Amino acid sequence: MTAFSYTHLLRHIQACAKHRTIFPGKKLHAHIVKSGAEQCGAFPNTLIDLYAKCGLVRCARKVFDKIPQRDHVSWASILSAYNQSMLPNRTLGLFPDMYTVDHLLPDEFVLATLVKACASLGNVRLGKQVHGRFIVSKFNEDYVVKSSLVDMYSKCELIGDARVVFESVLLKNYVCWTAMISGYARNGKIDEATKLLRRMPLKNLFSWTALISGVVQSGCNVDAMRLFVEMRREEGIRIEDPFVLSSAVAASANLAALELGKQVHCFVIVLGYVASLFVGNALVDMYAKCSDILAARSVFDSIWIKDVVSWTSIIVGVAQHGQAEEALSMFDEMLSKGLKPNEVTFVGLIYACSHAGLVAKGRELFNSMIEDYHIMPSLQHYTCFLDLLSRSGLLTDAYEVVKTMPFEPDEPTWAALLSASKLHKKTQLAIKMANHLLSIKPQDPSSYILISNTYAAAGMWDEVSKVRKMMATMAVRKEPGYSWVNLGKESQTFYAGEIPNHLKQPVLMLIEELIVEMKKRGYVPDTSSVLHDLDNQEKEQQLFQHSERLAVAYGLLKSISGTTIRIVKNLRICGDCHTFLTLVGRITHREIIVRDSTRYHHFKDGSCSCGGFW
DNA sequence: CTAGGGTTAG
Repeated sequence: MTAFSYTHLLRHIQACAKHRTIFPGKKLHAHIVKSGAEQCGAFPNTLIDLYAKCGLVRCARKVFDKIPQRDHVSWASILSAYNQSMLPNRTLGLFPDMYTVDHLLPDEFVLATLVKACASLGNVRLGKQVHGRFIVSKFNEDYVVKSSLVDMYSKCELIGDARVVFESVLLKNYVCWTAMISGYARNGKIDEATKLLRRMPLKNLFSWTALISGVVQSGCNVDAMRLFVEMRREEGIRIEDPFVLSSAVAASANLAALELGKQVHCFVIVLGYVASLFVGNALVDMYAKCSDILAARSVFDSIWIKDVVSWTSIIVGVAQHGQAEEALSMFDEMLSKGLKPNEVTFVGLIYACSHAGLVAKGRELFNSMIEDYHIMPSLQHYTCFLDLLSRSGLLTDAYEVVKTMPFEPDEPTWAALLSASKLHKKTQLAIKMANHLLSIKPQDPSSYILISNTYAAAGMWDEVSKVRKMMATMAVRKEPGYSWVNLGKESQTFYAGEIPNHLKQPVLMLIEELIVEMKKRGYVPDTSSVLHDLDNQEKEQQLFQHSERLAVAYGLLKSISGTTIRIVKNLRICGDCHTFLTLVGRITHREIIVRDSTRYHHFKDGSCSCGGFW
């Protein structure tokens, strides 16, 4: 083999790896084997890289195993191949052979690869060991390893350690800055992240994307949108890839802000990224969360090659809109396309069954998840499953599951069981659940209302006043409940018990009128049992404390007859408000859509799509 | 051959 053809072939393989195309690469490999040059020069290591980049890690390993004299590059290539194939366990498992079999110590390339593996596993213990080896090695000022350490520590929520490493880098490049900014943002330290970005000498799209996506992941969606706007105005920042757009769409989704989401969608079209899978998936979710399920369907249909996330997004969207049967048939369709559901898919499916009262189907899915797909159910899966059983009145079964499941039940678990016990008038069981809920110190004030109502229904007034005293002495509520109403482009926010002055008169008058109409139809507010020793005026005052009531009244005043009122709420909607909104829907013949912190409620023709209570 | 940014539940 001539020198020319060696270099030529090598370049060719490198090009294939760069473009992740295996077809010519494999032919080149066969050619090299045939000419007996398999172990010549950089061929084996380059081939490992090619197979790794094409997702054929087993082929990479075969090449690796055949090398008679493996060097540092061979090791770095195979270890990074496992990282690229999302098998960080294999990376760490194979590494000891580097010394025990080949008598080689890790170089800076191998160290960086190991740190990355620890980061994706969230294994700080091992990560610190690698850090120790790095410090005593002769590469201990390597900035690439340091960047990976910054990322590792921040992924393990040791943001202080990340900062120490970050500060120790003498010449920080933008990768290092980005790792640190992303770490702060994902750990909820938005101010620190923003401060760091402003201090960064050469901001680019990567650093902005890291900041914005981290802020979205911390749940601060308004801040994220502000930063997105600021980035667009920032000089020299051009959106050259769709990464930041999927975060912007996700932020609009989390805000359930349809108009905002549509604007971002337009922006996506203008920039030419409609074909991006990540953006498409985010758009499906955004339209579903904004309760425009038809738009969600149409974006979903337009995705050329759909993945699990696309299917899960539309299935969860459809399910949350009360169309359980449709969600289940889409699941079958997904399976027929050869796609494997993940843990999120099952959460959506079991919720769908729960709302539609499909107990047998829900059980079947829960078991199939474990047996056919080897997905270990999380606490959330158990909560969905318990919700399914208890809503259908199988409370004893549900309680059995709670006792046998491998998790400590949390607040939502007991709250779900308590609501169901109340619904099915199992007072004794309800009291038991209320005690459990009290014993884990609920953070959510609505739990106290639920507990208090349970005792009230059983006539246990001593217990009621005890709970009320606990409520009164409880530390300041972190955040008051609030709702906002969307009427086309207009939106108005209402904090519980706080009405903007110019709206006070008309809104309160309308609520009073509605309550009079409801009482004629036998409406007894749930809250009045909590407040049994208050006078009537105080009870009435309590009725105006609910932000969704204020929002719906405002919506009724503003909207033309027959139009849909969309309300978004930051807390779970309580049983009494549920009854209230059902009746408002019936009296006014409007469709009211409420999204609370967990699900949708479509109030139409006197019933709710969510399947009943809450 | 090594390091940083994206979507779905809660």
